[in-house]
Amino acid sequence: MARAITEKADLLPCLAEVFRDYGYEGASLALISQATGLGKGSLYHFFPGGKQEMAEAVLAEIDAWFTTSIFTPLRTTPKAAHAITNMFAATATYFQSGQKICLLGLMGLSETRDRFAERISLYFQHWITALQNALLRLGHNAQKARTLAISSIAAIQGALVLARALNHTDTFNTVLAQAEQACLTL
Amino acid sequence: MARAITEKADLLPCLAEVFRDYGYEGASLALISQATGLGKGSLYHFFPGGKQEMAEAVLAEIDAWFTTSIFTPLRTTPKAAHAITNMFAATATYFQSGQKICLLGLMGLSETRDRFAERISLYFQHWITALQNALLRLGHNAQKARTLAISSIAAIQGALVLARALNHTDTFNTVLAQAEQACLTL
DNA sequence: GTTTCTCTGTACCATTTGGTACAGAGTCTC
DNA sequence: GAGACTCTGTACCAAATGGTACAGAGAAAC
Repeated sequence: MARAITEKADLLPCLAEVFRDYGYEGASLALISQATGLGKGSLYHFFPGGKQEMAEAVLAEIDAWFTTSIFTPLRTTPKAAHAITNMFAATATYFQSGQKICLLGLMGLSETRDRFAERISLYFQHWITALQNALLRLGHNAQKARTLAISSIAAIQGALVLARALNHTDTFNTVLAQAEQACLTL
Repeated sequence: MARAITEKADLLPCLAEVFRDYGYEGASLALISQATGLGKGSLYHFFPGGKQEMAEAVLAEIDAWFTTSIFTPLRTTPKAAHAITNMFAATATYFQSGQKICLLGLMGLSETRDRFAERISLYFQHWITALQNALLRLGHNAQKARTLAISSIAAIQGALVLARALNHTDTFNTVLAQAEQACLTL
């Protein structure tokens, strides 16, 4: 049989897209098969655990990407203001100004949450903590840093909801700009 | 056969809960039947259009509730500051400080959006416009009123995502308090 | 009491679901 | 070339899916 020369890693973006578009429940194996171009045989070869394992792999990859591209830079970028500005820019790029949604946010809302509760919770905790750290470095007091960090991540998630609901990317950018300004205002 | 003396209106909260917990796709007729205590026969008697009609009825009821309890008061409460404070309070009560999620926000995220796109979009537009109106009355300029209104609704939606993901109601209240303060600060 | 209308449970339907089994084709190693 | 290993398509499975058909029970109207 013809081989598709597919690396497991190359599959993850495809899988992520399906889960993002249809949710965990709505992403049937038929859809996944169609999106990846792989039959069930191949899918179960790469992911013996089935859909659950596919979703876990996707979430793990997203987590890894955010850790290296968002969370770590927030701590290591020398100038705190730069760190924060970069974070908002990278976030806007990643989510394509709201055209792409946050899979972890989506999964946190529906009953799928229970399946991946730990991973979802940690993702947001890490994000909040990393931003809080940068805000402290910027000069905010502990209380304000924590509140601002939580509000900023909430703003990002809410912006994604609004941008999708209104089908309007400007909304996303407006909210992010406002949140960024709040962070940088001492 | 024994009658359950059920009014169609009494069914909607039950249906809403199922859709909220499992999403549109995940809410199977079996789950709906269990939650409402009605067999398929009764369900299809009340909702000949099936699941789609059930969801539409739920969304319509939510829309009606928000119109009378949130949107209209935002315009008609004499003192703008009171209108805004009341809105945040009513919102927190409705969503039980983040323990209950926003069905329209959830549906906006997954592919279910296409099914109810119009309704979802209008819901958020109405909310934003009503809040914007109150912010104008409070003394914000047009630009600021619009930006603040959008950011506030985003904050609420994001707070719901975070509260669920972190399983922490304090997070919800923190974000809402911050948003309310931003609205009331001229 | 009869008729009518509203409601309800059961049985059924085709389709799709996630998942398994397995033979075989490609590729690599020796 | 033999053998092992990786990958892939097909066929199959039991269970669940949304939806339909329908007989009959309860209550209300006459």
